[in-house]
Amino acid sequence: MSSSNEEEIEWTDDDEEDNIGLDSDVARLRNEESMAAGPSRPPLVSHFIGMGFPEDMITHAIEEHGEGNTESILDTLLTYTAIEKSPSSQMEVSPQSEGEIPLTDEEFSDIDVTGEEERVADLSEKDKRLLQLVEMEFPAEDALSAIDRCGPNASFLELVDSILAAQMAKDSDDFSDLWEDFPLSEDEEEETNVREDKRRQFLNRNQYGSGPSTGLHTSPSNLPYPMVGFGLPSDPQRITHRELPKSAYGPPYFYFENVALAPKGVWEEMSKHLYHVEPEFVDSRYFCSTARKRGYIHNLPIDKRIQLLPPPPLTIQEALPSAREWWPSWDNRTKLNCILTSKVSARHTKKIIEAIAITSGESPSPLVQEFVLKECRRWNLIWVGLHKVAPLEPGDMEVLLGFPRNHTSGLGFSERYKCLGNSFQIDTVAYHLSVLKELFPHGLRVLSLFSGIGGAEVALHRLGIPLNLVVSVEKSESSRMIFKAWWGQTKQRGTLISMDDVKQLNEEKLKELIRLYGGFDLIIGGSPCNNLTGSNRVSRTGLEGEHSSLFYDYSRIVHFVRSFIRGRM
DNA sequence: ACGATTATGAGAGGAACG
DNA sequence: CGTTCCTCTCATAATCGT
Repeated sequence: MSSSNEEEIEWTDDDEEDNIGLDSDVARLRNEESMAAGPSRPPLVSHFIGMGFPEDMITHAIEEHGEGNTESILDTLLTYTAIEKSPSSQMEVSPQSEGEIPLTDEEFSDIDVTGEEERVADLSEKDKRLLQLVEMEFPAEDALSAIDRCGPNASFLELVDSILAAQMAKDSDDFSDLWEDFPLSEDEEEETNVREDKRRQFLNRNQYGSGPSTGLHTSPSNLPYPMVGFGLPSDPQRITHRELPKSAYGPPYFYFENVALAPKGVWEEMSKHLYHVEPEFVDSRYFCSTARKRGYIHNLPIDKRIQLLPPPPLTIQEALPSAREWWPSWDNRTKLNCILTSKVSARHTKKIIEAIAITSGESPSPLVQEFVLKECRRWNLIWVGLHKVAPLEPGDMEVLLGFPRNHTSGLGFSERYKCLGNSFQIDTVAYHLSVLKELFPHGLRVLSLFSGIGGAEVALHRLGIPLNLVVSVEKSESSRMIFKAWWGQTKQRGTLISMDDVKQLNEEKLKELIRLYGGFDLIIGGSPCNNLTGSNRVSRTGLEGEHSSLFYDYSRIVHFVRSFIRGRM
């Protein structure tokens, strides 16, 4: 009966904003195409020199805006001098311009688990490995002997495996309780047989370094590096076995997703409410050409994962050939940052492009390069023309995330950015869900919460898993519309039940659905991250926030459905 | 009224350095 | 060890423009 599904617009009580404030003439600096490049006058130049700007920069700015527009000139100068506040600019840029480490194609395509930031080979390979292992709090002697055992060019995971194998051989259960100092949830009395696979413990090193009870102490590096979860498809040494808490084992399976960089304590709290299953943190940068750091709490088997075929391009330049055409050599990015829900303003983009254009010649000056590169990283810009950058278009976002192009067409631009920024990366999720294909050869009954534009269903469909039943909960009407359109376009034969409020799924409704369809095989959902993500500058209030607290509905439904179904079996 | 546009940093972790 | 700098992040709300 909790049909009070209106918590969306509570702040409409103070909307008497009838300020038709068009009175203020804000029509200043509309368009300054006064390209009358007059002679640079010493008075104006010296005026800015007196303010501390370099002379050549002033000259360029005056040529750009015309000598009359002092306001725009000052604006430009202030923008450029923001670069100089970084004292490392001179040191970092100059060796690059002369030393010139060119980007080879192998660097574009090769994905190394140990991270590509380590290509500087000052230390010997052995020393670097040793340093890494010691930083992960392995005893130095154990690390050394492992390096000796595995040879000079062993992968990082091989070394970890070797060390842990040796440690387990000599019976060490002294570091197995990172996970056990959590208070048990009141509903489950699972014995704390959280004998986690030790390889995973060390992969996700320090994952829960500071327990919730004690104050913080040592380095709370909460997230693993590299953020590859149980391992990549290409890694033969990837982890293929883990031990789940007993209460979490078996179907119906659950698969939960949220942002990896949540406020402190949030992942511990979410794990506590999902059978104490340890999250798997994965950055989609290892599966495609755009980053997406996410945590996944699930009870799926992990031993027979297969990646989606064909695998997507791993670099921007491969994924967006039109961008590669214009990509300058001094932009060394091969991966895009996370696709967010909003994009850069056209005004700011114009300012960046003007900064590039201010240098005549082949390539901009090192200072401008650094400025542009920084802005490109911040706003996830790509090259769309000679000396011209632009934000991603919705169609490119769809492809990068693994959706069919034009998956969200029919919506306005703002809505497309929003729902795409909120969605899964299909290849990453499909890799995890792929184990279901063998387990359910005749198809799945899916309970899909916070479905959005149907990322989970698209992943399952691309895996070739029939969707016999999908009960989908999604608040946004436009997202529901997109999902239903996809459902029809792909000629799904199963049953689709769509609703808008997760509160409607009370025990009675769930019992009815289970009675009708026999049960569910998978309960999947990424609960709202609004109050968790660092992108939120206004209301990053944590798991108890207005939207993100809907996580508790996910865990409530998972617990009820699992206990109810398993009670009938 | 409604979609499009725009301005708005904190926070956490890692790297470099002494 | 601490300090400093650097990097990145499934967004919100006021405003604009039809």
